[in-house]
Amino acid sequence: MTSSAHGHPSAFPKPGHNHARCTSDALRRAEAVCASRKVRLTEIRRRVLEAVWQSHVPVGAYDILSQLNAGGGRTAPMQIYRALEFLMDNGLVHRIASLNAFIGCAHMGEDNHAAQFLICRSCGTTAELESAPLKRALIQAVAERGFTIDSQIVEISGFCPHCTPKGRT
Amino acid sequence: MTSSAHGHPSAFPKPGHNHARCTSDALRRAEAVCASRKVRLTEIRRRVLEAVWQSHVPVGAYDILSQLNAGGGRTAPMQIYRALEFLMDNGLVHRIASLNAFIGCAHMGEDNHAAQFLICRSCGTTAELESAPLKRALIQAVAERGFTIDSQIVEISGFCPHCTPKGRT
DNA sequence: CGTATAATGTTATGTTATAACATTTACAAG
DNA sequence: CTTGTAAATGTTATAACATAACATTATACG
Ligand SMILES: [Zn+2]
Ligand SMILES: [Zn+2]
Ligand SMILES: [Zn+2]
Ligand SMILES: [Zn+2]
Repeated sequence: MTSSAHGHPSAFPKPGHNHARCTSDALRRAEAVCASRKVRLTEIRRRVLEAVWQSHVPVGAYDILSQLNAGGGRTAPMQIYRALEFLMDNGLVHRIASLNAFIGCAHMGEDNHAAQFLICRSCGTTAELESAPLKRALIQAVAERGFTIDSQIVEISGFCPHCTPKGRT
Repeated sequence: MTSSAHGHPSAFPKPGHNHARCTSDALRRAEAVCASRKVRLTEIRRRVLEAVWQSHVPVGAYDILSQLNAGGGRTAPMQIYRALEFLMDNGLVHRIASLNAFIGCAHMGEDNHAAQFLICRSCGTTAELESAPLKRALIQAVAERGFTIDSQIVEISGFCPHCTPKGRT
């Protein structure tokens, strides 16, 4: 039902949207997911999730580290990576392989979905793309080659609707 | 016309194939590409390309480095990365983002193509997937969201035909 | 030749990620 | 409420991947 930026489901996050709401929605849903899965959203995991949700731009593990340590903390990289692993295992965060960075999942709680991403080269904003036809085409193409699919990475780089120069396709 | 493992174009590289031929084909085509593009396939670039083509398993930059330095060489990481950059710029090698590794392009000389990859979790063998329907579905899905595509990464992990347990889909 | 450009060599450092082990915390069985 | 135990966290060190900056050498072309 919810979407990354309160518009209709396929909307790309808009520059001026009420992002505080994205964050609070995300945290609320994360609590629910963890409760239903009987896993614990501990302090550090929650703080890492908050850091990830500070924007729709994927964030590096060491950026998260800096944030957590901004007030004189002593958190170590390992702890960040462990929290991220937990968040990914529970479908709360995705890793963007092409950026070595992480982003909050826009569809928490929904079935462990294989996500595709649109990454804006200009503003960095990254959105999940849920395209059934694309998924079908992918499964079809792979099956034709006798390959058994296990997981997939689809990361598309370009210009988001808000950064596309006028007149461009 | 050629394919990664001498079968018909969509065949996945077979375990026992004559891989020496893959390598020599690749080097010959690379020479041709470089000649036609008026760029130089220098000694180190050629050696890196050979290293990449030692198998159909993506190879890390530091693995290449070890190979080149096996006989007491003193090549530095920077030189490997520069050679790889050249090879990628000229469409001779692809980077596999999910593995931080590199693999020889199966379609050298053909138009700078956006490739998709099938990566076997068992044997590591990685093949390029050229699926027009997939490409179309991708372009379509992206366009619908008002996104201007620039480049794309598609990396599918699973089991190749030769590693798929019997009875598995 | 002389000179500009491309390529390579060299040193140092930045960035991302994990290994290994110690300590603390949560939680339930007794 | 202890006490065992599994989960989570803390800590130190290091592995793995990648680039910056600058010096030197090779190539091409007038
Ligand atoms: Zn938002
Ligand atoms: Zn943008
Ligand atoms: Zn081969
Ligand atoms: Zn295989």
